[in-house]
Amino acid sequence: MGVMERVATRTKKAAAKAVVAPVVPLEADRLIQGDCVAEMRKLPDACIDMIFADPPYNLQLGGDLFRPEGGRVDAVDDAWDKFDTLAVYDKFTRDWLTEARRILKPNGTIWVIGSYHNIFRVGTSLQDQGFWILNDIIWRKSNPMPNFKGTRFTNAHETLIWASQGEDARYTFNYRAMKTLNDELQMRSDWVIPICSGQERLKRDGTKAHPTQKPEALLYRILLACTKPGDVVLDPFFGTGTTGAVAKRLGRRWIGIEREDKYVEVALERIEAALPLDESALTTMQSPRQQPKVAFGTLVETGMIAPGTVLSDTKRRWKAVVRADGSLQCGDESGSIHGLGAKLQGAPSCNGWTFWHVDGKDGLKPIDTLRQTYLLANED
Amino acid sequence: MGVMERVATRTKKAAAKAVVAPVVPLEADRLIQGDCVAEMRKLPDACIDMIFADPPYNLQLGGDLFRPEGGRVDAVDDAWDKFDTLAVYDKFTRDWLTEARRILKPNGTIWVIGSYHNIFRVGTSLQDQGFWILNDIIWRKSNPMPNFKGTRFTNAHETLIWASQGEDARYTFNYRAMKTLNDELQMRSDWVIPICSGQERLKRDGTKAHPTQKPEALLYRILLACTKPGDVVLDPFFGTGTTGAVAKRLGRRWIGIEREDKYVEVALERIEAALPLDESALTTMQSPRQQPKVAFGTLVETGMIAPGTVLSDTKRRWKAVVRADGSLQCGDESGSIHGLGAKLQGAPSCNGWTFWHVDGKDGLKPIDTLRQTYLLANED
DNA sequence: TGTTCAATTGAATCTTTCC
DNA sequence: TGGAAAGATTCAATTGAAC
Repeated sequence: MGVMERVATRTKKAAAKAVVAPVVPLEADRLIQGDCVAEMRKLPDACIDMIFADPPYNLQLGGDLFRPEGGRVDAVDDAWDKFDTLAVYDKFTRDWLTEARRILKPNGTIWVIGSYHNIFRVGTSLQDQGFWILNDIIWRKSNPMPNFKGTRFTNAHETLIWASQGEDARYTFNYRAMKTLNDELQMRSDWVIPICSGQERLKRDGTKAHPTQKPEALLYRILLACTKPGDVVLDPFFGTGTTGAVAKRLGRRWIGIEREDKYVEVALERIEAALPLDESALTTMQSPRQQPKVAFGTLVETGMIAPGTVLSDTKRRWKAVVRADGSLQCGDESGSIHGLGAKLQGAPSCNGWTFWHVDGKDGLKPIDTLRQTYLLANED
Repeated sequence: MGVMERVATRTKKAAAKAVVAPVVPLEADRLIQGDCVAEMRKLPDACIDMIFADPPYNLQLGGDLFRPEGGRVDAVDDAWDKFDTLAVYDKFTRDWLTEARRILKPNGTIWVIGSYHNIFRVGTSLQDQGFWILNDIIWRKSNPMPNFKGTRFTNAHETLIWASQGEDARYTFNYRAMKTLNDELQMRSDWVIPICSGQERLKRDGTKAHPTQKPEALLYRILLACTKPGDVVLDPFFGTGTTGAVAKRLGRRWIGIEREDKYVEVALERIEAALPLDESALTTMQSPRQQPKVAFGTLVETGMIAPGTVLSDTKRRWKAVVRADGSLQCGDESGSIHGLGAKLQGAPSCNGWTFWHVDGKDGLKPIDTLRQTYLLANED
């Protein structure tokens, strides 16, 4: 069964449910104590906007979390045990991803972080289940732990996978906010962020409260990039609640699932202390795509551009006359600002707003500036 | 059958052979034309010191992609990169890795490069076959292709996996050489290397000879780190022979397998022209040390400046509020620290780092001091 | 000969809306 | 549901022409 088919089925099911019973608003901003798969099973279909998951990965570290029941492992069984451990880990991954996929909205996205011990298993499982990978992101640690024995390269990064429910999903990506955050350059797939230390690192009785606490800066960027204010973010491996703390700060709602008493206690205390940003600080730069649309014809109608005005490109290679209906004419050719621009250049497409200019005292300026003026004057 | 057991079995077999017949030196420094699996099958067990593999990525591209200015992206659309399903790709991966594992010496290592399209499949298959991952390495491209449509993060890296035959293998790692190459700091798992372009990029009839030629700097570092002079390096997806050319330069022996006539021809010509390395060339191969660069948004993410903070210029003529994405707002105007500064002053440009100030007990101080503080705290 | 500017290009899973 | 139209979108490096 294809991916989109599954999404469609789920949507239909959710719609049918809505007819039978009134939609109950999802209870958010809460920590659920329990096993992540069992607790996700209790959540309704398609109720989550984004999932951030930091699953355990003690594969090559000799951990016992996924070791099958049985007697002591000796040297002879070592390789067999390893293979079996992989299979057990894969099943664990499939199980929680299956539930994650069910409760995630059709246009929601999932983030998973891991290291080379587990990230290849996770990525494969994501693809096998029909998730569509959008990016793999490298968290490059500015201050990693050195390799003390000099036996390998310093393990200085972790990998995150960002995926949608399928190829055609319309996911949230706040492109402009990311570009602004990165000094007006596109945000790249490699992020330099310090590890969590100093004041930010939570302590209990003088020692670190959690072995793998993630820096808030990491979650900050993820939530700012891929959610809108008010969205519901789920973290099935909540730990000390970095996801919840940042979500609260950024005006997103959150649900955390965590099994261990000691982490639950630390997380609740921490999130209680987190301060939400006020609304004006939460405003981010918007892509034109997200702004209200203005037709070129509206500018003509409202008199901002008079019919008969001559437009040209930056190099004044072409001139066109504005007609009463907002179309342009250049010799025998005519069309919309976009269509004529494309036709004249022989290009497959053209953004007329930036291509065409009006002559003013300060030289040529793109007609897009007139649109911006119009938008400012007509804000509601 | 367990992994380590298999390795042991092979070693015993090889030893038995040596008694029956004198060891025939492996014929190296040669290009074998043909299918990689079929040709690897003809090689004896445990004869290769290192394998570098750049398999097809299975990019699964859709239609054409156009640049903002109208040009068409010259994408990888070769038949060799197309696989019907993930299952087909997985089988392909298993098949060539099986042969790779057989011909690799017990203490040899394998390197595989890929992108998020295929690297998770490759990593999973490596682990399933008993390979032991030593590092995943990130090739951070200093000059990647941008994301033209603003739909995702710029795909600015590729991933390499470095693995041994098993947990207890005694692999080659030239720790000291790597540390020297990296200005007396341990070599990290993220490598900044430019993409292959300019003089180094091989051309045929004015266009690129191969769509995915790898930079020699990448292979240089790999071969220097993980092989000894005289070692035999096999590249089963030889392409234009970057591996062969660098191996020759570094005094390593090489075997390349390539199917396509056109690549074979280019590779042979290229390697013929490659010169063994003289001492002076060694220093020029280093990638330039990365400039420490901090975006204003980083200071916001890491909490050095809270969203909502008010900034002003030295004369307090303008005040602006910091927003969540690192943009500034002043009345109706907003933009980056540089852009808004320029806009308010009516200047063509503005250095926001020195223009904007935060109010402290000691009066105003430029936000650039915060950047300096950040850099000091996060030095490598 | 040096400097500036325009054009080109690189493993890319690259739009949205309306009819 | 598919096709047409509207609208939005790029960074670093290299090369070669123009000055």
